[in-house]
Amino acid sequence: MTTIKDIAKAAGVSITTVSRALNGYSDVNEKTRQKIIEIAKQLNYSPNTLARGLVMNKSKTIGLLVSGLTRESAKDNFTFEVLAGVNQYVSEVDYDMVLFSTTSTKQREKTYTQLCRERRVDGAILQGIRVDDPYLQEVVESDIPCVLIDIPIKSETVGYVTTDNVLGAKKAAQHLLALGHRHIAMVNGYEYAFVSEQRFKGFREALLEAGIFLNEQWVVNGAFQEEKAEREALRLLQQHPEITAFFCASDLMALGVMKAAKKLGKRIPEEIAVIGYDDIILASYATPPLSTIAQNKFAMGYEAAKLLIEMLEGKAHSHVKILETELKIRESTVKNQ
Amino acid sequence: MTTIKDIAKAAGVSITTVSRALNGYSDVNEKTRQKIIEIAKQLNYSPNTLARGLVMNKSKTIGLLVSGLTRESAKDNFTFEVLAGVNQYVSEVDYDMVLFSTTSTKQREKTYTQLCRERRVDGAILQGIRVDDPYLQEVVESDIPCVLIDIPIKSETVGYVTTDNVLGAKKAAQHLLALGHRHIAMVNGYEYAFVSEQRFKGFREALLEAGIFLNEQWVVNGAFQEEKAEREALRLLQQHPEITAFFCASDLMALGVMKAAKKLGKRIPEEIAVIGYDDIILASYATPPLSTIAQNKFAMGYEAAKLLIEMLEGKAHSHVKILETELKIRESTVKNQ
DNA sequence: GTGAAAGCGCTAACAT
DNA sequence: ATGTTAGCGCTTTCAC
Repeated sequence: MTTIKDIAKAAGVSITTVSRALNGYSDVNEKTRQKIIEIAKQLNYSPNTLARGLVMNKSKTIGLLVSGLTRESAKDNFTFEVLAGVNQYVSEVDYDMVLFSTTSTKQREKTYTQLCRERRVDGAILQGIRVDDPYLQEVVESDIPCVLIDIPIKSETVGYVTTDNVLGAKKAAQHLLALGHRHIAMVNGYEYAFVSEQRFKGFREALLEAGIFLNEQWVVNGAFQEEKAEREALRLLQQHPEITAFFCASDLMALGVMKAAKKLGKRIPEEIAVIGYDDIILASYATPPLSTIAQNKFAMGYEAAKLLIEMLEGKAHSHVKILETELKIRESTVKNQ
Repeated sequence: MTTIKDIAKAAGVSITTVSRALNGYSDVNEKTRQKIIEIAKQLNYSPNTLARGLVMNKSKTIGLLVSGLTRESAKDNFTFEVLAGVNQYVSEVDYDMVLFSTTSTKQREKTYTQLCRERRVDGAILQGIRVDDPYLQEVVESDIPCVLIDIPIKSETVGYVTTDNVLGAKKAAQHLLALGHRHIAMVNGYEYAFVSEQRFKGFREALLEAGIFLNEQWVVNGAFQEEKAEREALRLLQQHPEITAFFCASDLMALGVMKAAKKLGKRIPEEIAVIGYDDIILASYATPPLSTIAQNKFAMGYEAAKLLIEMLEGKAHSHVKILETELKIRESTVKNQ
């Protein structure tokens, strides 16, 4: 493989000149530069980023740390879209992305921090990592610049991007309220998940502002799982037939709730209205199509990458980026829209 | 960041010894090794893979080249599952994966080959690249070890993994035939796509063997797009009302065909049976759930990575891996299964 | 069993 | 405008 040394020899100049010419420095004769570029092309030269990274002490690589990169996670296409967004920005600014996942059987024989340090990534984006992940703390406290998705931690080297979950949930609840629903249940995610907490807050606010009593018994956790949500909804519907609407903290859970309603022979949306959160692909293909609060997952990835690289280059104004959500009204809440 | 030099100093040995100790060479005193390992731990040492890669001339990194890593491609979760499979194997054998995509706006200012050479990836897996992609040829002809997904090219440095598309299509057609269908249409992908060609072949064989006349007019191309397939199916159903079943070369197209049938008020599967190909997530969530030929996309990625790394380490028996498919019977072909 | 020295390909002072 | 030199962190002969 050609090196700048080969080029230098062929051009009859020193390797320094070649380096400078190829890197667009101004202090090199334009004629020499042209000649060098020409020869580089002829010799089919590709710079060795390993060598460059070694000497410059940065790799122009960012790590994307995700957990649960399984077949299962294809259902909610969250991880994938975030990844696509990250990749998009990263390639626009000529960085590369290496993927670290912790699903594997080797199950974290190395910590996130080690992974990052060994590869000498300049920074990392963390997605789908649970707040109680023991290694999250470690990487956040390390000196590796990080951007977290949906985890609100901020420091000198750490930023995050999230959506306005309080407002999103509020919009969902207000939509149901506007449709006349007064007996609204909520299927939330985990107790300790940041987004769950926020979405519950928004839900509560909406009810409060509408002067509706919030029945705590009607708020259950579905662990973001379709089956669990289905079971919980089934129970709820049987015990409390007065419920007419569900707000779910994820679309996958909303699909589970719809299944439960169908099992009980309840028509959607006439007898039970259901609204989800996320706008996964399945939402618009469900029967009936699922109303939801759409998060722009691609944009989340894109903005995370943008924020991280701005941080790396010292031009980040803020370390926090909050994106908007959008209410998508489909037939699971309104007939014949 | 700690280097082996620091460790050497702390341990009072040479850097050579540190290197050997840490890399498990046998010719180092067990006591020295323990001491060195201890110190390395204390100093929170991480090996610099850039430096190592530079001197060893291999990076323990493979590139995953995909095209069309867009929001759109989330629908058919093909890319994502392949990626997950690749990632799984790669992390099992302590390699890393860097993702190169060519969706970006910078639209291939660099060729695949350049991307790979600059990062000094040891090899590459190519997925979703079209056979007529101008840069495919280049990378295949380069000296970079490659494994292609669903493109049958084989050489000293190139291998591929695919599924048995002829057999898969045959199984689909035979399923329809067994149900009594005699007027079967096919919605294929592109004219020049390898898999399309194979799937058509299998379809034709099944009909031939059953002694059924293959009406070429009933075979159309849907470009693997839902909308295009819908339009084509609509036209076909209007012009040839005798058609009772569709075999589609992708699930996404099958969903389009189902839409067309519904538009014409035809009941599925009673009046029109539809079977797809791929088994994307949407298939099982469609109404009615879509029968299909399932490809194990995760396994394709996993096997591709395995093949590539075996090739890199000179222990690949064959450069070709053909996976099996599975007929999944759902309600789009059979009621009340 | 251990160390000295060379070198991977590149950038960056520091000359000239 | 160009060249000389040192060095990034590591592995690997080759001595001892």
